[in-house]
Amino acid sequence: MRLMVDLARHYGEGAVSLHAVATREQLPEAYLEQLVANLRRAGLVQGKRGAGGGYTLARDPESISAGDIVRALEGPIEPQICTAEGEAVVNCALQPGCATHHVWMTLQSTIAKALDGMSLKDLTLKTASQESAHA
Amino acid sequence: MRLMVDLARHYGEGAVSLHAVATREQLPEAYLEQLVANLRRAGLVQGKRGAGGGYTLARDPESISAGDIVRALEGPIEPQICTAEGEAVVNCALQPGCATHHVWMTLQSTIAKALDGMSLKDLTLKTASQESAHA
DNA sequence: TACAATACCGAGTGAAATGCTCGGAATTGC
DNA sequence: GCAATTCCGAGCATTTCACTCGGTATTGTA
Repeated sequence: MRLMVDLARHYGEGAVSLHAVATREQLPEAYLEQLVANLRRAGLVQGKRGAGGGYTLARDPESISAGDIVRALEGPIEPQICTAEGEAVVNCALQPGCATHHVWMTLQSTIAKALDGMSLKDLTLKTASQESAHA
Repeated sequence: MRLMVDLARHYGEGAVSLHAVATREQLPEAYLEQLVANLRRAGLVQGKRGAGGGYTLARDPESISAGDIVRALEGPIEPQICTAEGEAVVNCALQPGCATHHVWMTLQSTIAKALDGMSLKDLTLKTASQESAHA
């Protein structure tokens, strides 16, 4: 997540190396490499090899949501195995008449809506203005 | 969760044994024992020992929410360690100016609101009417 | 053309959480 | 007194998480 916000902050300035991100965000570089691979496979970032290479967002920050990132890194949003996003298949014998199924379905869609409603651009602005709205 | 809905269904009918719940819900009894201990410590259910004993809800089904249950079993709602419910203490050096902090705080409160908005009574009704609103 | 910087790849690891089992002790109704 | 039940603490297999390591491919630059 922080990786992506960092890339968003430098959007339009050419490729950003993981080394730079790791330093700025105080995150282990080897780990970021792991994560960014998934983001690339999901088509959210583009890599450029060689000296002076690095990563850039594949689309502009406004069109990438927190939900996109979460899905790329952790798979479909699913509070329970039986309520995975986009799963039509029923893998739970109790489903018809299972009272709790409703709970997780609601939760899943609530979470998805919340995450999909936040774009990378929103997030860069949130920090730029240093808005400290914590309780 | 299913345990609690089951108890709610039999609210007002006296104590319900775990054995009965386990059979009805097709869940391992030994495991339920484990879970119900937390629910009791959280003051959501009351146990009665001895033959003919069992558990009853400590309050009426309308006043117990899905959120109460989740908190009793899994602790405070926290999508990230740095955004645990009710935690005033900052345990993350990056917090002021961390763009992603906002994401998790929003998510936490969204989830909490959703879960707190569902009462056990709601859930029993949902199943009773056998409303199959799945995609 | 050599070298350094970088992206790419696959496997491995330690700690923690999750869902569950087991054995036994205390309580209570019949 | 016996059977049904709650209570208690420990243990266990699997999975996930955050992270490391060693190596290969590509590319700009001196």
